[in-house]
Parts: sequence; C-alpha cells; structure tokens
Amino acid sequence: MTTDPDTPRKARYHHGDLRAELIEATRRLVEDTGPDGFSVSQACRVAGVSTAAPYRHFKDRGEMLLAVMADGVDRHYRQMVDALEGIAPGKPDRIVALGLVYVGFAQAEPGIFRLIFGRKAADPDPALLSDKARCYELLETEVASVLGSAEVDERVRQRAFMLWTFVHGLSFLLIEDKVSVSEMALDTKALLQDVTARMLA
Amino acid sequence: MTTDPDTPRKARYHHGDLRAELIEATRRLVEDTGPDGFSVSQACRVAGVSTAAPYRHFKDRGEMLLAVMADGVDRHYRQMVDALEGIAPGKPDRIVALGLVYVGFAQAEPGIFRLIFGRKAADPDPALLSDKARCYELLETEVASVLGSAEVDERVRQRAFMLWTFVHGLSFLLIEDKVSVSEMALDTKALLQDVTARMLA
DNA sequence: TGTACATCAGTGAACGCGCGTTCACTGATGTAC
DNA sequence: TGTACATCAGTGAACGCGCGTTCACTGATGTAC
Repeated sequence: MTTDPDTPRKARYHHGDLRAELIEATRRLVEDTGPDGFSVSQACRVAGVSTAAPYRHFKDRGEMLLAVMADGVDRHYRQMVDALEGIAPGKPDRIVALGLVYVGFAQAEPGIFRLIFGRKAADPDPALLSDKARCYELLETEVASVLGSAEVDERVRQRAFMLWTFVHGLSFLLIEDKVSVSEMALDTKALLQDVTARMLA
Repeated sequence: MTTDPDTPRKARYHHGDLRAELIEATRRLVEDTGPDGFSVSQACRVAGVSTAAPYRHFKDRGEMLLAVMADGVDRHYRQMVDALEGIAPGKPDRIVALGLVYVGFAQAEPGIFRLIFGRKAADPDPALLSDKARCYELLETEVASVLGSAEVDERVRQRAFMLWTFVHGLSFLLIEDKVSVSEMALDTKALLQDVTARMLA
C-alpha cells in the first residue's frame, strides 16, 4: 500500500511492487470472504489494476493463492519462534506459548488459517509442506525438552501429536463460532496450561 | 435411487421422490468435490432432471445445502446414540465410543463433516444448531456420569469441552491429510482411551 | 366405469452475471552509443 | 547530455464457460360427478 491513491493514474502506470500488492489484496479478500470467496477479478479491483495484470506475476489463480499461503505460513512460523524468546528452556510454558500463538493466529486471521490448515491439499506444494513441518518440529523439540528426553522418540512424538491435535481443534472451534468465548468463560491460556500438564503427565 | 434408469423417460416424468433424490445427489457431490464444489446444475445432471426442477422442492441453492446438512447431522446423532448401546453407564468406554463415532464420521464422510462442522454459519439455522447441541449434551451427560456428578456443573462442562476439542481436532487432522494414519502408527481407539483418561483424571 | 378438469411436478430455453484467461496493444523505463 | 531502441509492466476489450434462477409451457395424476 505504498502507492498514493491520489497519484494520477499515469504516474503509476508502473507500480512499485504490484506482485506484493496483489498478494496483500488476495490476503484481505481471503480474510473477508473465505478461501473460496477469492477471485482474481476482485483482487484486481482492490489493487486497482486491470484483470490481465496479475498474469505478469503469477501463472494463474492457483499461484496467487499459493503465494498468500506461503506468506501466511512464514508469518506463523516467525510468530512461534518469537514466542519462545525469553522463556527458559525446559519449561512447559514454552509449549503453552506455542499453543497460544497457534490459536491466536487462527483468531486473528481465520481466513488465512483456514486456507493454510483447513483444506485437503490437492497438489501439496513441497515448499509449503516443509515449512509446516518446521513448525511442528518446533513443538516436538519443546516436548522432548520438557520431558527430559534427549531425542524425539516415540513417546515424545505421541505427546506432541496429542497437544497439536488439541490446539488445532481449539482453533477451529473458536473460529467456527462453535463456542462463544464469553459464554464458556474461556481463558485460553489457563486452558492450554491445564491441558499441557495433563498431556505431559 | 429407486428409479430404474432403463425406464423410458416418459414413464418417469414424475419421479417417485425427487426431493430425496436431489438431496442424495447433492450429498454425493459435496462428498466428491467439497462443500464449495457443489452446484445446482451438477446435482440436476446427477439426478437426471432439468435445472429448473429443484425449485419445486427448494427455495434456492442454500436450502438444498441446508437439507443435506440436516440429513448429515441427523445420521451423525443417531450413530452416537447407537454407539452407546450395550455399554454400561458410567464407564469411560462410553465417552470413547462417542469419540470414535465423531472421528469415524469425519473419515467416512469428510465432505459432509466439513459442511456441518467446518464453516462459519453465516445464517445459523436454528433447527440445525439445536440438533448439534443435542449431540453435545450427549457427551456432557456421559462426562457427568463418569465423574460421578449428579448434574452438569462447571467442572463437567470444562472436561467435556476439552474432550470435544481434542476429538474435533483429530477429525480435522485426519481428513486434512495432515497426518498419515499408517505413518503415525495411529490407533485411534487407543489414543482416545489415553486422552479420555487424562482429561478425566 | 368414464369423462372433465384442477392441480401437481416436471421441461427446455433463456436471462444476466462474474469468472479465469488471452490477446494485441501501449506507455514507461533502462541502456548503449 | 541526447537519442534510438529493446524490454518491461501495464491496459482494455474480448472469449467461452458454468452458474443460479425465472419463464411459459406441458405431461401426468387425482378427484368429482
């Protein structure tokens, strides 16, 4: 959004970075109308370019969505890494922190969360998959550390999976309006602490 | 599918029960192409009627999907009730049985499961909501019973929510291909037993 | 039992719409001399 | 510094498509007499 909307048309015949702008437009559309509500035409309208413009930067519609997914996964991962900062290694709090980021991301960006985690990947992009795997390894490492295990063995893997499953389910329930936060008097952090303790017991 | 496809066109100008047939066609389409892949036209093609025919039985596209959802929720609920049959009251096995049905339904009908549980209801149908609530009450009742609580108090509600969250998450992870069953050496029943014990401890 | 007629449940053609994508084009930019 | 020109990154019009829905219609069915 570096482009000044007041700039006369001619002056911005060439955008500064249309690719980035289209990704951002697509991201917002997915957020507002859901992963399936997005259309190339709408993104063009938002970005203020002709419907043919995206094809200079993306092969097709699918590649635009993929770019948005990659962007989301990246932000997600960085949030997780950041969340660990300042918490002493080996503490269950580190696991809770990861969970809070997971759920928080889902609540902050439900559309993108759905896009990334909520659909069967027809054509699983290898890069994306490995990014997600990195994310999961973060959790496994922490679980191993808390359990005092030198390596990621079967027990660690199982507990990490349980925790992931719970957090994944919680994210969906929250963004599906299946549970009203106020109604449940839900304190996400307390809940995650409780469940983490139970899973690691 | 009671209509004999060999029957000459004329003889089945009037269907036996086009409404039911259209619901079934829609169900199959949702299952095959996802909740958003469905179109009225396709359903008509599958059912072998003109594109105008559905409008004798449904107000619009949305009402067709709603009928499919209602049908799914109903089957889901009955499966749960059936699963409890023959298991002694107060046993955690009853809770495990409910979980197995939940996960099993998701695996058997991922498209319908997504349709029912996986989207923010823009216009939540009251009938559907109450049907889902019935389903959840089933779980709360069992949790209360296992915990030896006379009523559904705060503690019961919290544990039931934890269990539901886990099972919900597991369902999604399984149908999103996030976890390969073989790879994880995943025994769903054992997993549910383990988690149920932890949550009720 | 036969007939007239109202009602029901379909047909098939048409509509306007938004979509993804392609095309020949043109304005803006960068570079070689 | 000025100019010729290749290249880049847009435009805008058009395409064919499938969609949801409506319309006047017609064939089949059920009922009253």
